[in-house]
Amino acid sequence: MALPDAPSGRTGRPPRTSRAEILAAARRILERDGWEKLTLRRLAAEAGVSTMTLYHHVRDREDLLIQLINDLADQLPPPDLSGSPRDRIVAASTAMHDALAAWPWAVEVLTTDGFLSRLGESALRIVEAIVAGAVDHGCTPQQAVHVYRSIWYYTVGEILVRAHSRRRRPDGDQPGETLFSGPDPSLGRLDPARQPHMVAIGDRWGEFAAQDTYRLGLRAFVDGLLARAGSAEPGDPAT
Amino acid sequence: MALPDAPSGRTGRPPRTSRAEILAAARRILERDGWEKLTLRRLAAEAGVSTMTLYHHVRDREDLLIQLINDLADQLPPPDLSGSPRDRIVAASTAMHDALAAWPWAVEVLTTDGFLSRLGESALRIVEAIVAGAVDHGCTPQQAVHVYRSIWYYTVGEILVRAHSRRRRPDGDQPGETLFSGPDPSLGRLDPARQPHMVAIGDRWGEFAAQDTYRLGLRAFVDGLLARAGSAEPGDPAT
DNA sequence: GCTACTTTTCGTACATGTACAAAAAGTCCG
DNA sequence: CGGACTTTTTGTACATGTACGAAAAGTAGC
Repeated sequence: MALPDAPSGRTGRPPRTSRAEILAAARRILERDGWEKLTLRRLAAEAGVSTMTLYHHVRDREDLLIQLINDLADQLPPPDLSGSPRDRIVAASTAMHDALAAWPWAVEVLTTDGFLSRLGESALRIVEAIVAGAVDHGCTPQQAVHVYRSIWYYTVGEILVRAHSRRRRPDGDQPGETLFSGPDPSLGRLDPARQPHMVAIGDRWGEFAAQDTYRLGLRAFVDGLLARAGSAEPGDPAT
Repeated sequence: MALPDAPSGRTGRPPRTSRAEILAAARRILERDGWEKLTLRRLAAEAGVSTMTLYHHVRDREDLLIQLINDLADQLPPPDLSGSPRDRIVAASTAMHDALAAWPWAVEVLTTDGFLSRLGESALRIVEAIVAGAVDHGCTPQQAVHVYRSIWYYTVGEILVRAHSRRRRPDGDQPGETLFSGPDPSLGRLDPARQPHMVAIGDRWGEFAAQDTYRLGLRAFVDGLLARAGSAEPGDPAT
């Protein structure tokens, strides 16, 4: 078993299909049929190959998606490095968010720390921009890592909720959608006696679209994180 | 098709199995065999029922997990409502986070806005506490929703990354784990010329465990969110 | 008890990701 | 050219969630 393309020895049967051809076939499916259709069997058919042959070029489905992400990241414009450190963090995070939001198939694969270690150079530019911004603002290295990780969690959470919600209501981000319009009133209905504040909010729950939530939340988050720059180390028990 | 338990008419074959029995069987599997073993086929066997019979009591697997979450949430202690509004938000969010972190099987199901509409009363107490804290601090209703949603995204992201990462390295949260110790050096290796700040951080990437990251990030986030209380509406393009 | 009708239960089938081991198709040395 | 060896390719099999429709098992009216 191996995942070559960089030939180890030079003996044995030469591969008939390259990793690049498989990725190209995957992109073809993404564009033509949509990401729901990107299954291993269909990909194998598109590449003119047996299903199990795919496993010689990718470790598993997740590996395939990661390679696709790196592929597409190469076509992103590099992050904007002008502006204050704080603005650079915001810009890089937003770029990361927007790219992922455009690749709904990518969300299956984002939720692991190990994913970071497999990013290609283009994607790493964004991580570097965030970390550099934090350091330039005065964060310690530990704090810079903390800034990156926190933003990463927030971004992944927003992306996943958005993509997953869209899967069930494919009409996208309806600004007016209500969080409490679910189909099972018996379980989670609001009671003015028990949830007075939620009731008071009433139908304003869905008042802004997901983008606004992310934009505003990100700025609040970055400000809160940077306010601690240089002071107590993260890990400090003091609040 | 229906999901009764509250009898609609009174004619027809009476059910042999109740929703409660199925949930009980599911909890038995969770405790005895671990959550990886909670499949519909196994659950059906445990409940002494055919697989497809399950679909008369739950809409699908996701519905099953949501009902389990609400079940377990009933046994959580209510959130701590003493302290300042800010402290209440932090306490409620932490309680939510810790509960979800203890239920790795729950993470599959958290990533949709619609999930909120299906929460039972116990789980809603936490949401209400967060919203109430924000309002009491001086947030507008819209801002309070924004506070809740942002914290929700951050929490879900952290939980998902943690659970997913643990699935591949079942040894849990190793404090010393390095983000850049992945198995594919050819893709994502750090280059001092291109990622100087990341390189400078070196092996400090994994210096704190996930809990600390969440704790600290949450406080920074809440502070950043509350700093905007009452001022410009969210949605304001400024900043 | 018999006949409609309703509701619950279940058997079968399909798509999916992937493990395993056998088969196929090359290269290299003599 | 012949055999040994290596690498690639593939066929088969299994567990999973779930759609579909038929079978089973009760109730209500007569």
